[in-house]
Amino acid sequence: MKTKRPTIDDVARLSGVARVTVSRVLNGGPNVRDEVRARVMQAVESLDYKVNPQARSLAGGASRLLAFVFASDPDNEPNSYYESALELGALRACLALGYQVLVQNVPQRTPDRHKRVLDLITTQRCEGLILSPPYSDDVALIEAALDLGCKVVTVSPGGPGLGKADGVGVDDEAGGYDIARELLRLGHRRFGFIAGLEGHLSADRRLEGFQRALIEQGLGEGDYVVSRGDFTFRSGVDLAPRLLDHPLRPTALVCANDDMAAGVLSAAHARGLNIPRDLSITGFDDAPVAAIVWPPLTTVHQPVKVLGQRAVELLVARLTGANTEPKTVFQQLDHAVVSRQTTTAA
Amino acid sequence: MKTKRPTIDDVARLSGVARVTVSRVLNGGPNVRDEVRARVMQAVESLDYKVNPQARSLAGGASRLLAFVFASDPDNEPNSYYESALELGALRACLALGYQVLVQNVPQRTPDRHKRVLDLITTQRCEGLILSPPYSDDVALIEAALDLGCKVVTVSPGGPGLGKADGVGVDDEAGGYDIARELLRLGHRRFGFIAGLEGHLSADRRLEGFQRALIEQGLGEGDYVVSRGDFTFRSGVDLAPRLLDHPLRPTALVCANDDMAAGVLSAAHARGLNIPRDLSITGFDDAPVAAIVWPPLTTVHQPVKVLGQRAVELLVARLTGANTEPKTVFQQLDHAVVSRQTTTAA
DNA sequence: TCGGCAATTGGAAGCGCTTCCATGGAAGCG
DNA sequence: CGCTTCCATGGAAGCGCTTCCAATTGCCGA
Repeated sequence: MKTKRPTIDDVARLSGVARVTVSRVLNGGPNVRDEVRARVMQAVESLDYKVNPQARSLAGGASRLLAFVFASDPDNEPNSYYESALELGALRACLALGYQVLVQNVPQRTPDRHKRVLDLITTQRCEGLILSPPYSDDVALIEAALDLGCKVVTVSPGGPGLGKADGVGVDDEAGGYDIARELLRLGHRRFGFIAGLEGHLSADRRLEGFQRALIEQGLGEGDYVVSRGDFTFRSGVDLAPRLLDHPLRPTALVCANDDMAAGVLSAAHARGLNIPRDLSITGFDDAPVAAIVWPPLTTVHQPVKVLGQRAVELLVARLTGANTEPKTVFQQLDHAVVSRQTTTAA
Repeated sequence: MKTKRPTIDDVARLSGVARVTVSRVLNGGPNVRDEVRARVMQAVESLDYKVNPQARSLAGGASRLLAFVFASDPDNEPNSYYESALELGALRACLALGYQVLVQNVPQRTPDRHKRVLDLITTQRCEGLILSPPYSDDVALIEAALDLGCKVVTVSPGGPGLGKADGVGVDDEAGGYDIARELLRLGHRRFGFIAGLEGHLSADRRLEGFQRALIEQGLGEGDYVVSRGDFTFRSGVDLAPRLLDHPLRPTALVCANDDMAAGVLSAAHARGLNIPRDLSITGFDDAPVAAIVWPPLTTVHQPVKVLGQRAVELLVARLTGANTEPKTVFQQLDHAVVSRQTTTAA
C-alpha cells in the first residue's frame, strides 16, 4: 500500500526535458513545441502523474481555494434548500474549474462573525469569497475581505452590496410584484405578507414588489398586514394565528420563502381550514418542499443552483484576470411564477 | 491592500528563537520550556500569524484533507436531508479538529465512479474517506482506497462494508423492527413496505427488522407486500397506487425513508384518503420533511448529523494514530421511534 | 570528579512546485 | 551581413513549513 506518488521530476526525467518545461505543459504555458508537449503528456499518462496542489500553491502563491459563507443556522433550519443548493452549484462549477470550496456556516448573530469569515481568508488562504444573504449586504465585511486582497461575489445582494462587489441574483422586487399580480388577477383584495429576517435585504425587496403591485391596483396600507418571520417552517406555524385571526382576515397570504409558507399551510390544516378554498398561500424560491406539501405550493421559482454556479464563475474570472472590468458586474437570472394548488380565485 | 502575511521566520525572529522551535510550539511538541513557549505564543499573537496549511502539508506530508462521498443525485433528490446533514456534521467536527472536507457527489451509476472517488485521493491528496450508502458496502472501492494508503470510514454499512473499515451507524434492523412493533401494537395486520434502492444494504436491513417483527407475531409472506422505490418523494408518489389498489389493501405502510413516505402521503391526499384514519404511514430518518408534511409523520429518528461528526472523529483518530486498534471499530448510535400523526389504531 | 543521559535548542535538508533570468539558436531587419 | 528580436528550453532560487540529526546544557549516580 501507499506507494509514493510520482513527482514532476519523474515526469521530466521520463520525457527527457527539464522540470520547468513539464510545468509549462501542465499549465498550458506558451513556447513549447507540440512534439515536446506531446512527449510530456505521454509521460504524465504513463506515470499517472497528478500535480500536488499543495506544492503548486506554495510555489505559485495561489491556493485555488474559495470560501462559501452562509448564515442560516442548520439546527433551526435543517432543511434549508437555499443554502445547500447554492453550495451544490458552487461545488459543481469548482469541479469544472479546478478550484475548491470551503463551506462555512457563520450564524448571523455570532459576535465575531466578521472575524470568523476573514479568518477563512487568512488562515486557509482562500482567494475568493462567496457571500449569501444577509452577508451579501454587509458592506463592512465585503470591504474588509477586499482589503485582504480577496475577491468577493455576493449572492442576491439587496442594495448596499450591489456596487461593492460582483454579484448574482434574480430580480426579487419583480418576483414579489409578479406573485402579487397573480393573486390580484385571481380577485384577491385582502392580503397578508410574511416577511423574512431583518437584514435580508433581497427578501425585503419581495415585499416592495408586492406593495408596488397593490398600489398599482389602487390598494394601500389598509389592505394588507405584514408580519416578520425568520424563514423557518416553525416561524410560519407561529405567525399563522396572528394573520388568520386578524380583523382584516386576508384571503391570500404571500410568504417570503417556501418554508414559512409550508408552516402557514400546516397551521391552516391544524385549524381545519381548506386550502386553497379558505385561503390562498404562496411561497418563494420553489424549494423541493413546495412540491412536497399538500396541496403543492404556488411559488416563485428561482434557479438557486445556477446562482451558486455563476457566483463561482464570476469569482474565477476575476481571479484569473479573465474579467478586468473596473466596475462591478451583476448577473441577473430569470425567475418565474409557478402556479400549483395553494392558490385559487378569491 | 494585500499586505504579505507573516511567516514562521518572522515569528522566530521576533521571539528570538529558531524556526524549529516555533514549529514545535505550534504543533504542541514536547521539550520546549514554558517560558519560551509563552514568548513564541506572544509573538504569534502580536503578528497575527497563521500557519500556511499548504506549506505545512508539503513539508509534513499530511494534507489534513478528508473526502466525503455521496451517491444520491441532488437533481432528483434536491432535498436529501440525509446527505446534507452528514456533511454538516462532518464539517463541524473538522472545524474543531483542524481538518478540511472535500465534498463530492458521485452518482451510483457513474461508469467510472470508483475512479472518481480514488482520484480525490490521488489528485487532492485526501488522507481520509467517508463513504455513505451505498458506497459504504462497496468492498472493492473500500479496498482500493485502503490500498492507496487512505483511511476509510463507512456510514451505515449494511454488512459487507462492516469488517473492512471503521464505521458508524444506527441499528437499522432494530429500527425496522421497532416501527413494525409499534404498528402491530396498534392492531395492524396487513402491511405494505416501500424499500429503497437496491444496493443500499443498510436500508434493506430495515425491511429485515420489519419482517422479523411480523414473524414474531405469527404473520408471514401473505400479510405484507413490498415495493422498491429510490428514496425520492417522487418514487413514493409513483408507488402509492400499486400499494393502495392491492387486493390485500394494507392498513399500514412502512417506508424505508421519510421522503418516500411523504410521497405516499401526498398521493393519498390526492385520492382523497384521510390519513391516518384510512391508512397509517411511517417513514425513517426523521428528516425535517417529517415534521413539515400534513399530518406530521411518524418515523424512526436517527442522529444523522452526529453520524457525520463521529465519522470524522473516527477517521482523525486513525490518522493521528490515536486509534491503533487492529480490528475495525463500529460505532453504533441510538435510534428512536417518533410517534406523530400518521399512525393510528387499525 | 566524570561518563552518561535526558531535556532543550538549532542547523540543514528537503517536500514538489513555480517564477525569474539566462542561454542558444532561428528568424527578421535595413 | 551584422544586428536585434523572438522562440524554446533549462538552471537556480525559493515558497513556508517539518523532519532528521547534531549540539549544548544541566543533572544524575558511582
